[in-house]
Amino acid sequence: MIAAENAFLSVVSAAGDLLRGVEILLNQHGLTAAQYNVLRILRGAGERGACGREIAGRLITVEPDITRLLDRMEKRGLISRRRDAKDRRCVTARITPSGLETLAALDAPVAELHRRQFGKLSGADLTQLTTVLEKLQGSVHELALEGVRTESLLSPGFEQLQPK
Amino acid sequence: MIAAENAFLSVVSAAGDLLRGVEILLNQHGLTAAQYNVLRILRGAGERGACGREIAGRLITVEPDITRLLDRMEKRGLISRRRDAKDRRCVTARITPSGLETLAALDAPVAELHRRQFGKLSGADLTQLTTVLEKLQGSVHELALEGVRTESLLSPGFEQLQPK
DNA sequence: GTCAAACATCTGTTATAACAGCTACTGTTT
DNA sequence: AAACAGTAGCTGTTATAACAGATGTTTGAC
Repeated sequence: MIAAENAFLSVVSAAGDLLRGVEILLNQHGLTAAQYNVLRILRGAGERGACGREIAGRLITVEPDITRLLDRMEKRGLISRRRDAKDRRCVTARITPSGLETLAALDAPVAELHRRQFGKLSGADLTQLTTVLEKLQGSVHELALEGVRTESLLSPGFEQLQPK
Repeated sequence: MIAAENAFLSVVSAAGDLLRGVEILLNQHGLTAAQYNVLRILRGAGERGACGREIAGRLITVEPDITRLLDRMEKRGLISRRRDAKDRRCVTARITPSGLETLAALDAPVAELHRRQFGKLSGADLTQLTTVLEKLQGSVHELALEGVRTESLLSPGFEQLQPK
């Protein structure tokens, strides 16, 4: 079924192009995409804040090293962190006024960029696109669940091919 | 226009999920996604081979450091390189028998994975998806052309925010 | 032929991603 | 309460990505 491979390439390369545009914009403001997404999550969380695991769970991209990502953001003054009093394992992160300011300066440009990126598509196109993609995600997420098994079954032999 | 932002998130997160699955599979065979794509390009190029720029141009992901990517692949014996006789600036890369073997072992699993990832989608869904995404790419690529200008216009101020 | 500009690649450096092991804390079981 | 598994985060290491500058090569203008 070659159609699936075509669709795969379409989705992946479209996403790459979309992301590239946004990243150029974000870099001009001194942010990486991951940092921008963390800031948006923390703005959404408000005064309550969010711990590392919570942030990781809400990110669309997988980020395996939240600790040092937040380290860098704290050093720049975009967020603040404090160990949670109730559950002392957790470190609650909150967005700072400086972080809010940085985000606010980006809201209009990012929205405008998205508007232009999707400018050629009609409203019907957009709903079609998101509908099909939702169906796709359902299918892919089921795979991810089996994936845990699959991975451990197929992993022997890996060490032979991957040089240390 | 909030619909554009929703569509953006759909495309990006779907692509992330799709890619993650493929990368797990590739890693089990000791390859990164970039290496796999280079191998497929070189298999397509056949005996003629391709130089670094040519490979970079055909990759769907932007790869700013082709040299060392090819270095690593050559060291593993997946490709061979030789300076081009006609244009001595270029280094022509070719896939080795070992590289062909590695790729051949992946063809069926990758196709099967794609088949499962898109299993829930009908043929109509697939054509709709690729059609809309093609339209999207047209729109985004036009932006990329203006982007060169935009970037240089907006870049002052960047140094203030991005610590050295 | 000579120069300058464009080009393809390489090299050096820094920052970040990816992987694994470790410590501290919580809630549960016994 | 003592042991336990599960969770959250930290730390160390290695590999790779990202950025910038340097080298050798070609091409076209003059």
